[in-house]
Amino acid sequence: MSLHADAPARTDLLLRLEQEVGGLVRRLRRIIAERARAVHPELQSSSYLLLAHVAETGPVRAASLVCHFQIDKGAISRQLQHLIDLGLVERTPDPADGRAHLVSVSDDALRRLDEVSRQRRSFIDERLGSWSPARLAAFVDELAAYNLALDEPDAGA
Amino acid sequence: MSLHADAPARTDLLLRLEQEVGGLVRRLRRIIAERARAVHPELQSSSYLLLAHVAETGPVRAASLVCHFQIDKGAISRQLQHLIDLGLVERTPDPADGRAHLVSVSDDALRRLDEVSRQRRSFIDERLGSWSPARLAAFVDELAAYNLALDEPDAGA
DNA sequence: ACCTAAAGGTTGTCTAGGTCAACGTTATTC
DNA sequence: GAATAACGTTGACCTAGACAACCTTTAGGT
Repeated sequence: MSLHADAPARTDLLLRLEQEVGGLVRRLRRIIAERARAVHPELQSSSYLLLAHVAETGPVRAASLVCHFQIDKGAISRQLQHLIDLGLVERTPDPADGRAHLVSVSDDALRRLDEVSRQRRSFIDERLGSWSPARLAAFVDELAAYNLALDEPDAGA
Repeated sequence: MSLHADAPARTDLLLRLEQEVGGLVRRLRRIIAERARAVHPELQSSSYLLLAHVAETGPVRAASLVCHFQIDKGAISRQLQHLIDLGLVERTPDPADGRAHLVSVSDDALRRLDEVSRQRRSFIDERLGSWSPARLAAFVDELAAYNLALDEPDAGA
């Protein structure tokens, strides 16, 4: 599609963007579900991203998860409960604030996430083997920039 | 993050990819919902993508929508029924196959989609005004390539 | 110190939207 | 002409986010 990379109307681009994102969502839904099951057979897909985030950032309170994932705190609460039920995260009272809790991933979960990390590498080697690391990195950067643009209500111009 | 675009492990890249895609999904969910409402106040977000696709490709049968969107035919059937109830698509028997129907968007829907197209442009001008058309096009191309890679079971390598 | 407001979480209810399976109808194939 | 398969609809079920009500704890104003 880089034939007329010159002056396709931006509206057309955004239409394609919508279509691609739509497709991406549907494909990723399946892939993430697989990966979640690899961590734990009963781990729900949406909770997998939550778990991965907590694993990356360390002990964190639910409120900041709400802020980061921009979904309802009720949903976060239930997903955390689910992760706790599976023994994948632990919740401790926040010493600095009696209302809050800190959640962190269990050693068990860390181990499992490590294994999945290995699977992830083999996956990407299969699917994106022809992408150079630079290309992949550039793509992720653009994705991040795009996300940021969508987030800033008054960005652009 | 292009500081060490040199040799970040691919696993790290894919982890970031997951995070970014997760964020993208959540943001787009909202944006597409807005756009759907702009077409018709009762139009559901998932049906919007369906509608846009039918508008682009012309009369199609449900089975090819199933194939394109890769979701259950039951879900497609219900979404089409929803679009018909709203008067946005029309269903006619397929002259070539008595089992099948052809769906196409109504004139009304085409008009509304046109209006939304205008809104889309103002949206993109606000949010992605600093992106050159070439940059945007390249991003969409990479997204499409990524989608394709995820789709081909034996791609890459 | 006290009362009020606000923030952290949990839970119930509602809805969207997907899967899976069963079914009726029409085509195709042998 | 019967068996098989494809198109589509429908029902039961499930995930998961939105919204609101609620309890607890903290923070602020007086």
